[in-house]
Amino acid sequence: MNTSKKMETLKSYIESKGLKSTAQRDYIADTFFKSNTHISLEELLKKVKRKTPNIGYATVYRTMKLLTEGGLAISRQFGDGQTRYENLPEYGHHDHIICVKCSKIAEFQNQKIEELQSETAKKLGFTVINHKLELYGYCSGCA
Amino acid sequence: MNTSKKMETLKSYIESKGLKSTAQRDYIADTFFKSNTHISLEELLKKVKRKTPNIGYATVYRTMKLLTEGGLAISRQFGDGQTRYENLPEYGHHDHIICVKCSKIAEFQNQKIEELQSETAKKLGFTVINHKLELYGYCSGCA
DNA sequence: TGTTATTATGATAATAACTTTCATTTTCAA
DNA sequence: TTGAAAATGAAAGTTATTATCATAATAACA
Repeated sequence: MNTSKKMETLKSYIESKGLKSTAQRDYIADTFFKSNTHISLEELLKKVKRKTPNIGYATVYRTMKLLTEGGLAISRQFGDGQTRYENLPEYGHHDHIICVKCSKIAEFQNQKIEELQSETAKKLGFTVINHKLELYGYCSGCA
Repeated sequence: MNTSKKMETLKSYIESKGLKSTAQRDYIADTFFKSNTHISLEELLKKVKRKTPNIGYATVYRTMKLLTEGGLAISRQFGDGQTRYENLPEYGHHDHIICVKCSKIAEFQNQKIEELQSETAKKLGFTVINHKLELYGYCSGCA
């Protein structure tokens, strides 16, 4: 999903919840949608403050909570003590492979793995709606 | 790996690091090894205090840190704001499927998925040493 | 276009989990 | 046994997250 489509989706979500639209929230969301990293609140706040220095941490926090609830962001914990937010990808789903030495994060997709997951879940009586797959290892530079 | 084997491994690890063995640490480790849940520090402390009420949070914390460093425990974050510790399984590796409604956690193994992971990683120049796979969905009771 | 009820904001305080500090106790090699 | 080094427990310090509250902004409607 691209950025403008995400902004539209957000607008619908806000309307459906009876909330009000604000410039701050729009700008935070837009900034997040345009970031391509696994961004933390602190990092996002920093980005946002470049153009609008008077925006507060709490507003960024609440916006990301809203986006997460609305399915436009995915909150994740990679183990560094901070919650990081992931953007919905343009197309399809991806997983992560993380270097335990230099913390480099690469992304990948594998349709076959996804199929096997659904199958396995079904056997256990579960219906899968989402998943997280993280591989940990050494990247080419750190091997 | 069974509990007594784990205690032995711990002993070797402690020796190799030039540390000293203590009754508290042994008891905490043993209690952890015998727990079969994804236990938090608070929960483990509670268990431990039943027999040895004067043990402190910090000691449990330090023991779990040690076990994690020694590869005898795996620290995980399922998103409830607490670090949880997982026991090494008796045999092989397992993954998790978590019900988003009732938080029930089931475990599963799938050799084929593991193979595909290694393959995929290799293509990206990574060598996998560990992984986390979590499926989220509805269990049979919550569907 | 005002009015007004409701929501949002930003600053700050509170919370919760994790980590460190420090005085004291315990361990263990010589 | 003794003494250097490590461990413990209580408490204090950190850090990220969440809540509070006074004020400002929004939007439905007369």
